[in-house]
Amino acid sequence: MKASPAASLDAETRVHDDHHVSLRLWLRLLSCTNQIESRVRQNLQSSFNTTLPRFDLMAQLERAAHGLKMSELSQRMMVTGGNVTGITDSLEKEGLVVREVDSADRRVYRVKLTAEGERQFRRMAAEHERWVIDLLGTLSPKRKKQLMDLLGELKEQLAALNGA
Amino acid sequence: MKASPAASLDAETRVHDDHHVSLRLWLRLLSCTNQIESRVRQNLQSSFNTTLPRFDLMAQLERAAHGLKMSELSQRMMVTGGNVTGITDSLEKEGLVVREVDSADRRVYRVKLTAEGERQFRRMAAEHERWVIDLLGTLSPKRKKQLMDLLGELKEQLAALNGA
DNA sequence: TCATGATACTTGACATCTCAAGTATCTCCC
DNA sequence: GGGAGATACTTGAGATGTCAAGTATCATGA
Repeated sequence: MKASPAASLDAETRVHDDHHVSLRLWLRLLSCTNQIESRVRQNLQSSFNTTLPRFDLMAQLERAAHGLKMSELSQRMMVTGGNVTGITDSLEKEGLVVREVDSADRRVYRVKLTAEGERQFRRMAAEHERWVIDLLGTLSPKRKKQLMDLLGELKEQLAALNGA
Repeated sequence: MKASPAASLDAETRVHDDHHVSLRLWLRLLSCTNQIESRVRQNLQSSFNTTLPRFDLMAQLERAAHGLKMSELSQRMMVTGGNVTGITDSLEKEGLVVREVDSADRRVYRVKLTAEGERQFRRMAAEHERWVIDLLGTLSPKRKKQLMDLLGELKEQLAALNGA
């Protein structure tokens, strides 16, 4: 990379000239995600007095018939183990999930939704889906499919980089 | 027919077909963003011992010739004012940015990069762009443009919802 | 002028997050 | 049997994030 001289250029135009397409794509991707995520967070807070990570953890459990280990939750939620401990503590304290010791391996907890947790999650999930549909629904079905495919391709390539 | 490679375990992968298209699209969007963001965070940490929000704040300033008000930083970074206060404190303590009182309105701080901050940011920005290019670079230029356009449309519609 | 309300920022309480270090348990292998 | 190392989880420190309440300043208008 060459050192650039003290900029006497207009800052705005320099931004566009200098920024690589990939960088702009990344910023746009981030912006879209942040806006949607922010909306969902606010809705979860105002409608159910809960948070996105709590909802996420419950969503993982709802799909897992026999509960999940802390480490599995960590993987699926893409967060560290210490983080899962805290969120699980909070949900357990409210009686929405339980830790059950795995009889085969006493290091392991199997975390499960309680009946109350399940009931509450189902109510939230229905609303949640409605919010997302409202936020993305204005895109035509064709556009949605295009986006799905392109993001699918991106995702595969990211996975390949992670594996490498 | 596209083959699905070894499944990663994140949420989007395991959602069933009965889930609405919008929901799946949202989870996929989130998954891609999280993966990229996670990589960038790790790189910022290991290469420069700094964090994404600190980098983000400096990036906003670098594009603003005359500095930015705290409230402008808050808007552009899409975070609350209280958050900006903390990050600015930290950067100021290290001499990378300064708060200057606005002579026209003493409630206002204009935050600017110091010379040292500018130097440091430029080094980081070059690396950062390289990382992003590595992460997104495998998409063909055509795909990138398609993604840009689709995300642009999505972004506009989200903005419309916010305005409404 | 001076009360009133809006605006800009900071503070404090709390929930996520990461990382590194600590504890408990399991597994392997001599 | 029993130690060495791997694995599963928790803990604690520190950085981010939100929200609500607090302080300082500005702007308006009787």
